[in-house]
Amino acid sequence: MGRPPCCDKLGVKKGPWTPEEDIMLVTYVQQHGPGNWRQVPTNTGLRRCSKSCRLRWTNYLRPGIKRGDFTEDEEKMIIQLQVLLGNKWAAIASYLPERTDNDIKNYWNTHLKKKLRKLQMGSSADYQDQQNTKDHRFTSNSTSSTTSSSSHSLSRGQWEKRLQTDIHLAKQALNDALSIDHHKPIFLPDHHQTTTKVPYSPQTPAYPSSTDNIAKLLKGFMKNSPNNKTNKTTSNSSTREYSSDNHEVNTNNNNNNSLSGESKTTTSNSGGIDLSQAFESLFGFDRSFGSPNNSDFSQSNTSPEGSIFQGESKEELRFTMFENWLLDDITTGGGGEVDQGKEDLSNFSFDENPDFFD
DNA sequence: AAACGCTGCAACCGCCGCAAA
DNA sequence: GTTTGCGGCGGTTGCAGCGTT
Repeated sequence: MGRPPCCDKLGVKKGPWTPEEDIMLVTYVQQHGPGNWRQVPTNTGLRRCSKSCRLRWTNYLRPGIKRGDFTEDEEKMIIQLQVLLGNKWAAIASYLPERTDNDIKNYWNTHLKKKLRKLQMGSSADYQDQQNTKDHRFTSNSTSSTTSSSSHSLSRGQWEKRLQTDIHLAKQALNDALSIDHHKPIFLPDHHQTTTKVPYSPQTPAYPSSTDNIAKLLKGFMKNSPNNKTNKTTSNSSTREYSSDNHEVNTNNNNNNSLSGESKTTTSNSGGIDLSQAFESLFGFDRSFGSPNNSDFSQSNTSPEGSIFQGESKEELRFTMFENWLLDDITTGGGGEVDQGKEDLSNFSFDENPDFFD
């Protein structure tokens, strides 16, 4: 059944991406915008399948991706959203625009599951049970869910849509309530914005801050390069550095030093081509690029992805309020002054609404 | 120092939904 | 109405790095 995988073609490269490939991909996306992934390998000369290109972009190179450890707030939010949405990682990720669905999924599988299991050990078994049931809410009807789902008249797709509509309405209500400037578009999660096709304007450098991500990659690559074995740092750790850079950025306006410092180090250590320098000259990005609140994002207005960061402070405020609501729900059970949208969501419980599916 | 097991993450695989032909 | 193909998503795997023995 189904079509053969698109990557079965001969000569298609698999495995980890090299910085050179990343640069090729980012260059292309900068010029043409994301999308039309099928053309990417052809037009760039990359020996990768289109899916791989898209994945690399969305999970790694896309501007505005925050890497590294999850904050406690993010963690709580993921847990809360997972309870609400199940394993709909893309949907969850849409509430955490700086995180990719893959990251969240990985974090859930590697950290949160364990954490919740530990919680279970410590007398909160009920919660974990809930997690488990909800974990399997969307999976192919296994055991008990098979019997129960057969009694539900709504198909999986139907009730998911219904759920998403509910959430969307609640979100809209929440946004309306929180919206100060109604001339501004309602903040919608990344997901909603990227699925809306916005004409790409090649005149504007729409994805400058992907340079940020690449530069970090280069850092890791340099450290890992065979010529540089003494500095045994993984790409993971380099991305962690990136994360901490991000967090420190407000207190350290010279965050670009972290890169230039790295560049110096890598230049002197690698002895070969300084890729980060080559990269820098290729894109001519300004040296303050290490900052998440630098002009990179504000330049991205024309891009659907960059637009997430448009007017970031205000939207961030709204997001924080939404986040607070989510977190409040964990700690307080959703009390206090809530608007209709909030109420709808915070009071919703699958357990208390068994007829939701009917 | 070597061997082994564990962990975390990047990437792949296969399926699905949707739109165009 | 059917077929085709692309983009997107969630589950899973492979592997490098790390900690322990």
